Amino acid sequence: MEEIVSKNFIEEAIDRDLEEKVYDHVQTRFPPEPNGYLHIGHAKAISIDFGMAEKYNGKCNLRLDDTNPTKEDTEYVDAIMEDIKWLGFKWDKVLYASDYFDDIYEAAIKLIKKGKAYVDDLSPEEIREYRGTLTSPGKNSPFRERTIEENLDLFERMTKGEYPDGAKVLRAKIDMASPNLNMRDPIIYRILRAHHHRTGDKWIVYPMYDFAHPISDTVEGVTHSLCSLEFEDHRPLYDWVLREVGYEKPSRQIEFARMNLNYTLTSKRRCLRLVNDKIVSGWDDPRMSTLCGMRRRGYTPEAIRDFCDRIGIAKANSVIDFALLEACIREDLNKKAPRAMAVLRPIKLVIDNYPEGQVEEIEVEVNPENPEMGTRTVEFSKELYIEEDDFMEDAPKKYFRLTPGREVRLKGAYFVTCTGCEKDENGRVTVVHCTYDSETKGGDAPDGRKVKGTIHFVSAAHAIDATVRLYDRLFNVENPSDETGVNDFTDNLNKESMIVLENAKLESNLNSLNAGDTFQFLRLGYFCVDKDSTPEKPVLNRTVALKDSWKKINK
RNA sequence: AGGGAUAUCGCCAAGUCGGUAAGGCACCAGAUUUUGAUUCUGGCAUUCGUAGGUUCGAGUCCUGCUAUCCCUGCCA
Repeated sequence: MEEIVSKNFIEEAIDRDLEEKVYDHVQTRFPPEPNGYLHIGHAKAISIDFGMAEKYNGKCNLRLDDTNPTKEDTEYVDAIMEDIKWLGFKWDKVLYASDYFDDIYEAAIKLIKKGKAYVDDLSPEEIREYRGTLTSPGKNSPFRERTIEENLDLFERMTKGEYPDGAKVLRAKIDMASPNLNMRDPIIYRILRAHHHRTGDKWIVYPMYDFAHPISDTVEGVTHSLCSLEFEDHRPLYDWVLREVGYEKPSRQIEFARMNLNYTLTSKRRCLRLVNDKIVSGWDDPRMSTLCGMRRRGYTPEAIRDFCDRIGIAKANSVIDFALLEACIREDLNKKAPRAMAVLRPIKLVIDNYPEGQVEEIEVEVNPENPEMGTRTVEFSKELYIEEDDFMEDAPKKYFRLTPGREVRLKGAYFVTCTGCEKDENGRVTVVHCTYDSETKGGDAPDGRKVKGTIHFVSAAHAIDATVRLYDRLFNVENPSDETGVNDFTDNLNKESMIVLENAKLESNLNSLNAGDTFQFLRLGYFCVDKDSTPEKPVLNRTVALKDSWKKINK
C-alpha cells in the first residue's frame, strides 16, 4: 500500500507559488551566523532548508550571515561546513552575506534617493526613547526630515569614516507609530570599526540583519526564505525592503517553529558556561547537543535526519521528547552495528568442571538483524568475565540470570548451572562458580530443556582491557533553562551524566579499533570508539543503552 | 494604541467542498526470541483550549473568552 504523506504548510505555500507562477523553481538557503557551533536545533533548520530544495529539485546554498564582524569568526565557518557535510546535505554554493555588501550598499543609496532612508544623529539611548514602547507609539527623530542631498552626503561620510562608531546610523523611513516595532524606522546601517573575517577593513559601515537578509536572499535568487517563528514580525519589513528597493522577483519569507528537545540545552550562553567552567570537556563533549558532540557520542547522520523527518514541520511551539531521538538512533544502529561482547563491570565466572587450559572457538553472528554480516568467533575457556549484574546470591523469582541452582546459557556456548560464589571480607562477590553441560555446546540442549536467560561473557585470558564511558542525559529536568527555584541552570545538572568504567573487558576481536567505530555490546547498548582511544587503552562511549524491560520490572 | 502567532492523546503530528478523529514516540498486555534487545499482535482521544451560535451533521464555519510563545539590540 502506498504510504500517504500529507504536505506540510511550507510545501503547500510552495505548491501555490509554483501553481500561480510566482516562481518557476525553488531555491533556498541555510543562513547561520558563523559565531558558534551548530546544534541539534540547527539540524531541523538544515533539514528543512536543504530538504525543501531537494523535494522540488531546486538548490540550496549555504550562506554565512556575517553582517556583524564583532561576533563572527572563520573558525566557526569551517565547523559549520563540516557538520552540514556530515549530515549528508549538499549545498549548491557557499556564500556569505558579505558577498552582497556592494548590493546592499547600493540599495541603501537607492532608498535615500527615494526619500525612504535618512541619517540619524540620535544617540542609542535617544533612539530607544523615541521608539516608544509596546503599547505606545514612537515619535519622529528631529533628523527625520533631512534632505535627500544631505542624507546622501552624510551617509557617504559615514562610509568614509568621518564619524566615530555609533555617532550616526542610517534608518529606513517607515512609520514611528506602527504597532510593529520593527517598522518604527529601523536602523539599516551602523558605523562599526571592526575587522571583518572576509572583507577585512574595507568597510566602516555594516548593514543590519533586517536590511541585509532580504537583499541577500533576492540577489542570490532565493525563492523561499525559510526561517524560524521569531522572524514573523520582521516579515513586513522584509517585504518593505524588497518592495522599496524595487526587485522584480522578491524572495518570500516563510516561518516555522524551531525545535526544542527536553532534557537538553541549546542556548549559546549557557553552553559556553558548560565549556568554560569545565563542566563538560569541550564543545564536542559527547553530552553536548552540538552536532560535533552528538557525532562523538555515536549518533549517526541517518538517525538525526530521520529524527528531523519524524518530528514534522509546523508553526506550534513544541518540545520534542528525548525518547524519540533515542528511538531513532536505536533503530538505525540496530540494523547497522556489528554485535560484540563486552563486560563493563566484570566479575569472574569459573566453570569448575571445564578442562583447565582448554580454549574453544565459539561461532556467533555479527548481527542477527542482518545475516549478510556473517559470523565471528569468540574464545571460551574455564575462566570468564561476566557482568556483575548477572549474578545475584538471593534472587527474586523473575530473575533469569545466575543465582545458585539456576541454569543459564552463555551466549553461543554452553548451559551453565550456578553452584555458588566467593566473597571478600566486605561481603562483595569476587568469583562465581558454576558447572557446564558439555552436551549443550552451541547453546542448545539435546534433551530439549530450556533456560530463561542468556548472558554474555568474555574469556578472561583473552579479554582486552578498555575504558568505557557511560553517558546519560546532561540534565535531570525537562527544561534545563528553567531557573525558577534554583540558583542557576547548573543546579539542574545530572551528576551521573558520565560514569567512567576503567576496568571493562572486550572480546578479543576488538583489537584494532578506530575512532568512530560503532558496535552493539550485547545486552548493553550501542557504543562507539572515542577519539581518546589508543591501541593500548581503547576508550568507548555509550551512545545509547538498549531498552531494558528488566530494569523497569526491577524498580 | 499595542502588534504578531499558536492551541487535536503523556510528547510530536495528520486532519485542505463541514460527513462522524491518520501515523510516530512513550506506555500497557500477549506471542516469538541463543541479546529481559529486535520482530510480531492487540490496547491506548465518544473527543479536538473554552463558552455559545449556524447546520440534518462542526476539529473543520461564525462570535466571545482563556492560555502559551515572540516583539521595545546600533545582535542574528
